[in-house]
Amino acid sequence: MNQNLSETLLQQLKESLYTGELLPGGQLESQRRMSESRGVSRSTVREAVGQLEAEGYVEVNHGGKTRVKNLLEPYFDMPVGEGKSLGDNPEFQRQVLDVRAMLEGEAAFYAATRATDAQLKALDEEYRKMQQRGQRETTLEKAKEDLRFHMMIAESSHHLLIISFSQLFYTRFFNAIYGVLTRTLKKYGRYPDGIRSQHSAIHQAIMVRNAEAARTAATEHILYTRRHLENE
Amino acid sequence: MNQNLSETLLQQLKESLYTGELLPGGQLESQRRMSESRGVSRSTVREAVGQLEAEGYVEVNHGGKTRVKNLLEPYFDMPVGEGKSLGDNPEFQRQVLDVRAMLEGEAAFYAATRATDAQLKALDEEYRKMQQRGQRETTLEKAKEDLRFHMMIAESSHHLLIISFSQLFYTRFFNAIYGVLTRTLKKYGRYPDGIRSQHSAIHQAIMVRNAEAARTAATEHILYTRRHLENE
DNA sequence: CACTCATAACTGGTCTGACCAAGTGTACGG
DNA sequence: CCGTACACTTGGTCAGACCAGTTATGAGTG
Repeated sequence: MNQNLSETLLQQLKESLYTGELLPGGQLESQRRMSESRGVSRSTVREAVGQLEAEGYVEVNHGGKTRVKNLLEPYFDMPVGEGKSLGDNPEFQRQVLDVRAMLEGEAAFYAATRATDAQLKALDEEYRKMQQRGQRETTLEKAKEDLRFHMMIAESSHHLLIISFSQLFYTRFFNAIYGVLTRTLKKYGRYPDGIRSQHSAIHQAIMVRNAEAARTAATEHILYTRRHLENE
Repeated sequence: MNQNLSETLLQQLKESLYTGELLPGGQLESQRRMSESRGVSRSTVREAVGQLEAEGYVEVNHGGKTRVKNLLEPYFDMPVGEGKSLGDNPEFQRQVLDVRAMLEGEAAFYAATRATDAQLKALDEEYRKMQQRGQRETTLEKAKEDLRFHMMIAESSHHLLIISFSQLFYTRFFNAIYGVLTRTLKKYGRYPDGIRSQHSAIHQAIMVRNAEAARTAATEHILYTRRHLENE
């Protein structure tokens, strides 16, 4: 189909991006290694990587590594720099939960369909570790753990846009997410029971590759938390 | 200033374009000649010319000459038209549709709940204008119209995150959205029938403030388009 | 004379292997 | 324990060769 070697390689690399094989923030093989592994000369590799860079997919650093850029990052510079007030604002927290519900629902849906066996295995292990750690953790640790779980699901979706958005969203709005947990704990004195079984439901649905169930469970998980904050 | 030789050369070549030294339709020096006249290696020349081609300034022909393209053709390249191939990639177009489905579903949901009466009125007028304009428009006009309609819905959601994301999403990925419409038209020869009735369903659901119906209709609207591209 | 067509002389595409320049990592010395 | 020097890895550039298309040339033919 394509005659150009470099063009062909470029398409292959993009494919790796779209399918989530290469994650935003991750790094490409070095040019020499790629040249060897793909059986083309370094000139050809350079040509392809150069295009990728020109199109904004990756960031090439002389002497350093070539990293995959997050496609949405430049457009995601929310004002209110580290605005603590933003993360503490109840209305904003609700909105963050709304977006989480939609985002994690979709991520779970595609993860159930497209996750590799290795990713399922990793997800399963992470889930078991979560169950074991139990109640001895700090609120902060719980929040991080929760996000790590959901980020793994997002990565398993093999969906470049969902991955990009999830990454930015979780890092940028971690404050708000953490704030939700803090408020919930302050209100009920402990981690709500529902969370545990909801995580289980999500985990289960993805494991058996039931996409619709995964979406429903993930969405419900967030909306459950949202309801806890509703009546204030 | 610039350390990269190839980057410097790229700037020089662009300068030649901007000043009219190189005219559209005209041809560049051959790579070997340019390498000699500029005192850099051919690799460097190739890198620079490759960038020029990637950015759409010139047209490189194997065995033939490298010519300056007419830049007015892609006038519809509304946002910063850098990576053209991004919006043309079918897999990426599918992903954009996925995200649109989720985003517009949520937007419609909240719009149905929270839109002001003034917004409902404006939305209604926009909808009627859409129906009247009918089939006489260009593909580009249709795409813009479609986006304006959905952006109005997003704004009516009164949901900062959804509005923000919609804004950047629609402007940044307009190319891909436009590409979908182009491909659909090429395949079926005309605007699919479903679109009209789907817009009607969304409009109707929001008017009567039926949130769930609005979400379903908006999601289905996008997935309908997505299905049209599925079997290729 | 006009036309055909092989071919020589271009063009861009790829390869090799070398060297330079700029980060990264590590082990050694304080 | 920390900082610094240095070896190693990464990307940037170079040179010269060969392959693969395109185009111009010119001899041969009608």
